[in-house]
Amino acid sequence: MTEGLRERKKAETRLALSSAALRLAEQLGPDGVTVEAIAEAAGVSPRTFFNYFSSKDDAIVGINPSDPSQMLEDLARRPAGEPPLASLRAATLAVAGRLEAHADDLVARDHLVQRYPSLAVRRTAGYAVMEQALVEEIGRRTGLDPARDPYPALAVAAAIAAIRVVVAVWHDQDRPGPLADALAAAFDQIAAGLPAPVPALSPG
Amino acid sequence: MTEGLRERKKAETRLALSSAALRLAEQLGPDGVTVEAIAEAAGVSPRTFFNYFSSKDDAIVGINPSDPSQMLEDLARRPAGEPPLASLRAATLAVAGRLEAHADDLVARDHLVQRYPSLAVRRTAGYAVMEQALVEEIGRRTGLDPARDPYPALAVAAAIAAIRVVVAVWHDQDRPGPLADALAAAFDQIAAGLPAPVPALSPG
DNA sequence: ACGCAAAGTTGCACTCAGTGCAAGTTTGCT
DNA sequence: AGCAAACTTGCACTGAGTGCAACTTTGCGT
Repeated sequence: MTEGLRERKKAETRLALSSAALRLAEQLGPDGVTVEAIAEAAGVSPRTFFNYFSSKDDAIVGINPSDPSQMLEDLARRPAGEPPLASLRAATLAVAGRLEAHADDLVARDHLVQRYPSLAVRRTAGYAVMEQALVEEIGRRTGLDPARDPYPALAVAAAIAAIRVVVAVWHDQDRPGPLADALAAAFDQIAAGLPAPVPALSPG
Repeated sequence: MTEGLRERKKAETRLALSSAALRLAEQLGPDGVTVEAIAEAAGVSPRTFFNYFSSKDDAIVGINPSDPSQMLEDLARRPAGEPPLASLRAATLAVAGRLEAHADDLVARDHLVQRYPSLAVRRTAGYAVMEQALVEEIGRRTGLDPARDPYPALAVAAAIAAIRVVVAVWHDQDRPGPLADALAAAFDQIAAGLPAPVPALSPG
């Protein structure tokens, strides 16, 4: 078994704390919530809260939308000869699938983060961890030292920006279509060198 | 005059607090420094500290390497017809000049931020503010609504990534040449669609 | 079923960040 | 000199986060 009761209860408590934190923060704003309130809503002591999360904001932002290590695995699975941007594109599309599955949670947290920029800070910390790992993998694949050549970091930054930006727009428009399609379009633009796009459906 | 004595003393106090914070944080780490110690080193009361900075980390990270509003002005000055990426490139090169002037301060803060990732978080918050403003300007210039079309945010993210990444590499290598040259090269890569680069100085 | 050890929870006491308020002090202006 | 605005400061307070030492629960061997 997977440690059974003990492990399951821990997972439950963690989830209870995290969702209580999210719910309360939606109602009262991040500063209107105290750790004491979160702990009470989850049925544990305030002290126990800190056994699960190292800060209040961690609990509100919760688990990262896409686990850093997963995207790294996606990237590592790509064939060695593939151009870096193509590998990143493929890994990103894989992420899109996972994101779409948890879209509702994502939307709630996303709105909260947009309303309270102080939370954005916590969230980007997650991106930074992922970014560092991806940069090293791209460095390995291209034979470039990321500390001496900007290319790996540039490519990864473009990919992460695509996720960040496209997901935000996709939310704003209430998920008009498959997230993967929108991401693919963004990668097309990046691969084309980000040329000025046609303004809109204007001419007539 | 520019408000004379009063304004000057405020600027002095702010600088004294910021540099005391930086110096102490270098020695003891961000968590080893208290606001009380910073205030004492700067010769003011702890309460006064918070009249100048809204958090301890703000004082340590100090003023943003490139004032957000300045880069926005650089961008706004570019001719209207110019392709967005070209405008961003020009604005970025202008930033490079200002950055190079304060290179020493930058290096100190950069090392600190690298050693203590918790500070990175504060620093990116500064980038986020700038990013938002630039995105709106690019949206204006292209006639695209940033909330509906990812292009403006993608282009701006690429530009900011270029600054972030190139400056980091430039520091790591002890400023091998003009920062502007390295940035221009990065923009060349972006405009070319980030193709896989040749591994090194290989061909014969 | 019993008891032991490991893991988890909790209360307590503490440090420190950060805020609001109500003084006091300094500066600029007339 | 005298007034008003700006700035500083002390005080009291809330709340985050940590270390520690009990206490309770769970898992496991006998």
